[in-house]
Amino acid sequence: MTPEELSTTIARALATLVDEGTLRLPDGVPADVVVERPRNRDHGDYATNVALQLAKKAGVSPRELAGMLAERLTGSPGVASVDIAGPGFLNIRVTADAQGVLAAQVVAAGPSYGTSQTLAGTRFNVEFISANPTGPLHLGHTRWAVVGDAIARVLEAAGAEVTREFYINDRGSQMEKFGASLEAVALGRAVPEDGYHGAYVHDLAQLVVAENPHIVDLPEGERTVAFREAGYKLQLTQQQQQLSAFRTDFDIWYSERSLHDGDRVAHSLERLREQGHLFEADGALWMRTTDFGDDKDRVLVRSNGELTYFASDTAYYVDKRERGFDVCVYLLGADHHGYVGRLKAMAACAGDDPEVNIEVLIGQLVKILRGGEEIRLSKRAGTMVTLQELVEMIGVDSLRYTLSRYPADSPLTLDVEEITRQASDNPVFYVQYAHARLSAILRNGAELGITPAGAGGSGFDPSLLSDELEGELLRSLADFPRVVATAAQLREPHRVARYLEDTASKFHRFYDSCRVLPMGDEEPTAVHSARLLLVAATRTVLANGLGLLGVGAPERM
RNA sequence: GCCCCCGUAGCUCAGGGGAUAGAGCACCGCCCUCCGGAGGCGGUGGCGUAGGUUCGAAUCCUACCGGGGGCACCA
Repeated sequence: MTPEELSTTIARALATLVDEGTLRLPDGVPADVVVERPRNRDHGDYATNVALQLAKKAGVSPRELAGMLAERLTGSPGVASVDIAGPGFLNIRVTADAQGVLAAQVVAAGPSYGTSQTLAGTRFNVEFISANPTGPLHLGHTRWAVVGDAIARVLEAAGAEVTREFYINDRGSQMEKFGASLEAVALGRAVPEDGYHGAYVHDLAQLVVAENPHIVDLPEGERTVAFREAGYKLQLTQQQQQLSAFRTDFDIWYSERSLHDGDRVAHSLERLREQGHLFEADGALWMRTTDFGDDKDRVLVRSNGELTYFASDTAYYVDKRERGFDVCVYLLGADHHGYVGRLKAMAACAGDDPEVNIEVLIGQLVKILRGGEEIRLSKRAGTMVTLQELVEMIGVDSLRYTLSRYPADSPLTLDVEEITRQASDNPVFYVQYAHARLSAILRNGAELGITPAGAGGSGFDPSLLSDELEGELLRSLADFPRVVATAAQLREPHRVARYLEDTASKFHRFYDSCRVLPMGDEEPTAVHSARLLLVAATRTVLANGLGLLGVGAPERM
């Protein structure tokens, strides 16, 4: 009995009451009856507030409606008891066997347990990081790598079709400064004031010269371009390798330059012109984003004929839509939040629905502490801690888990000592340890010749999982699909992490008081194999959940 | 000046209208005869302020106070 099944049962009971004429619901039976897990155990296994919600519409008192429903629900398959509480809550207890069968369902579903079709048929483009290829990836990028990737995974679990995309900002003045900086360093000249300064610039310059010994002999202008291009390739390759090692893989690396090859920009301007939101003023071409709530209109083509960055963004967006994506998700840093309004307005100018086709998620800053002090400076980049340094300091699993257990829109302070500690007070180890322990129990069981019930042909009696702590664990496992679906819907993968911590805790409590394997010479019984099935189910859920965060689920630690 | 985000325990953070607001750190205690003690159990302690909507608000709305960020024919 999952919350979803219970919800359906309640909806059916409501429908019956309506059919009988006992109840009148002008708006019909709600499609989704909310079933929640009460905090307080005295309030049952599950509770619903439908009676409170519908009472006014039905023209009866909440408790009266609750009474009708309770009567109808009592005796339904899987329902052990129904109580009316407070202003009109229905507190429901389910039978042990109805609840226990879930263990078998989870094991049967395996890696697919937790997936759904709630977003099936929708094509998502998730763009994240999109760093300039002019330097190493840093702490900020690291957060988007984790969150963007986890969002993509969770969307896929909800049945969506997802493309992960990295937009390479390989065009424009930053690139010129980058080339000039490399060149200056290689020639022993002073780096331009507004150029790039970190130590990595020196390393890169050296590499460039090592690979192209004759580059320094090129004529003035040509030389800068050659440095820019060589540095770009090296830097991009480094970013790609580091991200791949960080288990963040992109389907598409989209070069801004490629956008300007061919007629894509002109094409997108044409599209916008057709929609009637372009105009010329002061010799420049503008988009009237104020038609859609932006605080000012935006220039696309400057009076000197140059395209603005915003023109690229617009063409890029139009291109994404023409590639067939229904929803374009952008993960941007907090410093770009001023961009949200104009991006949305731009989508509207292109004839799209800004509430549907474009989503801009703003991530807040991360600070990192070590020894109680904020780490600000990086040896390599000069300004910020790099992804590489973070991985070396913290490790991929810990880093990924820690960054994915907080909502991206809340500012965050991490303590290096705390998140690398190999102890239960470190959430990532707490969850991974639970998985390793579950794996160990299954290994030990196999050695004793005990297999999970139902798996090896032995019958599974779900009513044997009747302990209060087994019930708690089962209900937690039953929540998983809903948690994943919600995480996908809200683009909040941190919900998965929090859920895993809670489930791991439920497991440890169960383990502490329910003996799974036979003690000493004890003969294996049906209880042992039933519990072993519950262990297998729990392991499946933890492994699937960790997988959604891109974190490993170790068999041993 | 205008716009956006954030104020929850001493600290770092969860809580997308529901019943007694949670977790980790820190501090004080308790629990191992056998499945991994990398575990379990308990204690101390909190929703910035004032209104409003609601049967019900940490959650939605308004104002104020406090913190952060953004407002280019920059990229």
